[in-house]
Amino acid sequence: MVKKGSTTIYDIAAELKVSPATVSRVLSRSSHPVKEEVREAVLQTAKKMNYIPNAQARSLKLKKTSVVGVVIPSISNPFYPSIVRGMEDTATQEGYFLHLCSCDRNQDRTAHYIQTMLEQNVDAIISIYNDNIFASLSGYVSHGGILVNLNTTTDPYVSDRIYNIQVDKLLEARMATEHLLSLGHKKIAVLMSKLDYQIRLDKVAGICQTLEAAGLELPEERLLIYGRDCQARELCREDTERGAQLVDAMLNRCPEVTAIICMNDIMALGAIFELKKKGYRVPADYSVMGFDDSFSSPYSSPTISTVALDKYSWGQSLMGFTIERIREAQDKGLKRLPTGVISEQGLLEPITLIHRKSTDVPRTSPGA
Amino acid sequence: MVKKGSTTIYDIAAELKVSPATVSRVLSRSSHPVKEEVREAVLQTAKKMNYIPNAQARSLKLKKTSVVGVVIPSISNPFYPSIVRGMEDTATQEGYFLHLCSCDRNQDRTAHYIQTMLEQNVDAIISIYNDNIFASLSGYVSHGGILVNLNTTTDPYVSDRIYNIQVDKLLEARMATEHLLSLGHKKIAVLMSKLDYQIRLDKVAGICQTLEAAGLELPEERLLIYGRDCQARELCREDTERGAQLVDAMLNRCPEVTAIICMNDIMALGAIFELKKKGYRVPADYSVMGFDDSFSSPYSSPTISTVALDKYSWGQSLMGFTIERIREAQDKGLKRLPTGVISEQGLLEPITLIHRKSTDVPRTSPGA
DNA sequence: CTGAAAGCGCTAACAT
DNA sequence: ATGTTAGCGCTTTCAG
Repeated sequence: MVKKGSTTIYDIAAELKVSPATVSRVLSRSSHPVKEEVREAVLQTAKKMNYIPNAQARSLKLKKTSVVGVVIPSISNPFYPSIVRGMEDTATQEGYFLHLCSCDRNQDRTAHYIQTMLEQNVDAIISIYNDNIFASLSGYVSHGGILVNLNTTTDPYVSDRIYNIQVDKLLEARMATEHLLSLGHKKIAVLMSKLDYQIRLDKVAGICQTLEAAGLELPEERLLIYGRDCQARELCREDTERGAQLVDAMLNRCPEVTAIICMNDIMALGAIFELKKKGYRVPADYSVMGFDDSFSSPYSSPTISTVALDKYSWGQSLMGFTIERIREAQDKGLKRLPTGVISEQGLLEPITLIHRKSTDVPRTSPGA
Repeated sequence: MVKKGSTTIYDIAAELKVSPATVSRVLSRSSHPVKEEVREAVLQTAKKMNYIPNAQARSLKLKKTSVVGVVIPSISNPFYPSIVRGMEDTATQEGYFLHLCSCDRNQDRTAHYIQTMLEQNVDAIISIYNDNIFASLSGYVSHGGILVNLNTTTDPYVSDRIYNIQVDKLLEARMATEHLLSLGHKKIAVLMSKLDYQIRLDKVAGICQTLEAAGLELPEERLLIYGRDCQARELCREDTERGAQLVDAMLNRCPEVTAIICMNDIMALGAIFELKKKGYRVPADYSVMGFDDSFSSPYSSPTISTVALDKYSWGQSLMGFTIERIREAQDKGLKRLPTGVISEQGLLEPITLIHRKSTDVPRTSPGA
């Protein structure tokens, strides 16, 4: 950014013998009237002199930056890139920018990133599935920040400028479970990473609910949970590997099961891999399903049944919603949406079930 | 960013009855001497008053923003997320931020993003595999911007502050081809998306070279290219789908082939999917391989042989290199690395071949 | 060791 | 319709 003598509105003003104010008015598309010929002249010399507006100077004056912070577990987790792309596209369209924060759902990382966003004066923060966001937020809210928080929050931190968008993971889990039930499965195992995040707890809860409603249950030994939680870079491969290891455990603990619900498609991929390696057939011996419709799911063997959501559209909607909130706050208290809990309904594309080849009726022979 | 009366160094100065200059000196860790007890007092009241430095004001004064622009085809292309995560991690570590630009390798998008980065005064831009970057760069370089450009450039735009890091795609292609050759394959097909980017051209060139060096060739009908190029959101699935369709074409045009090199693992996944669907076995009937070690490659059926690179490390190195260049430029012309073409050697982790199950010796029966 | 003051580039009152 | 000017929050000469 060495900008040795980059041209400013003063240079243009001098060149044209008008005031900087006039130049500013036309270059910032102010509604203030400017004589048409002057406007033309300004535009022209601006181009001629290769004028580039300075965003920092503008921000300093206007107290807004047009950047929105995006807090996700990790961009290398395959669930997020398409969401971020959706966000990026509508942000760009509306003249906003992304400040990306891969927080690993980690308290310290989150706190650190919030601090930097505070210093950078982001106009808003969008957080996805980060249970730790509120703990780091004390400063942010008091400084007038807007937060759009996507989670399955049951006890949200409510405040002006905080919008909790509640995702119904129970519903997602119910859809998956009902799918298996409708195929005739009665003994279902569940494969999960550590249950230290709300969305995972909710998934398990949803499965239990549905089972119970059908007069069935999820006995302890059929809920298999991987030891510690996963982070950072090769997250995706870790999840897959866990799926494989969890299947091993399952085959020891509860082989009588006929269907397996995995935390996500990535884990399902590993589960299926291991099952096949051990000589079992999917879905003939075991049905397996996941969540999130990972990109390889329609092409794996067998193709993976899943509960899907349109990630790109979610990203777009979330960013669109956020930018509306920013503008609303800048237009100083126009009609204000209710803060607090907001349903995903109507805001995000609905969840759908995709029945592919990894799920079918249960085997009839007992031992698999 | 509503910051109604957020505390500034003036507030702290007033509180302590010292000058703003003194406060600034301690809070910005200036080397300028400040009496120890004053320093303590400042630090303490800064904390007490909940002081947050204002990055825009700082940037305006210092003419640097600590943000680096990252130009990639798309964050939703599974090749990039781990690279970006690597970049993010070292950026964070060094006090820098990312400004993410999914350009779809598109001229207009690229130009637009460069313009916004110019206005935002990013300290540097890292561009990966974007042949169109130079066309949009006229303004950027003249404004003192630093560019770190990763590509297979043969005719780089050379200038002060432009660092062209040359990736040897020919080598990658050679490694893949030699692997197949060493297994005994003589008739090899190549599946590609439209050849309008340098990296793809280089891959094809590398394959041809290696074949010719072995006294073989790549006849026209064995080079299968998908019609138009792919963009944006569901990029990954498109590539897979293309792989499937290209295999169909291949089975018509050159079924005598015994091995297939795909543009990347994503395409290989689709190719294998289609082959199996048609009743062929991989690798018994056709060996298939790809590039880039996509995350599902170790878990697909069969697992996919590939030419791999450590994406996360690449991201880290690239960002590290870039930040060094920024600091160098700010320390005003210290020893300056040669601009122009720089070899990836030593800067990026080396490429390796991963032999998995999708490649084996050629079938002996003729017709597949 | 500390303070006063200029100024980074821009916008928005407030004149005119 | 245009110009003058203050100031956003910070750093940094320059003077003391």
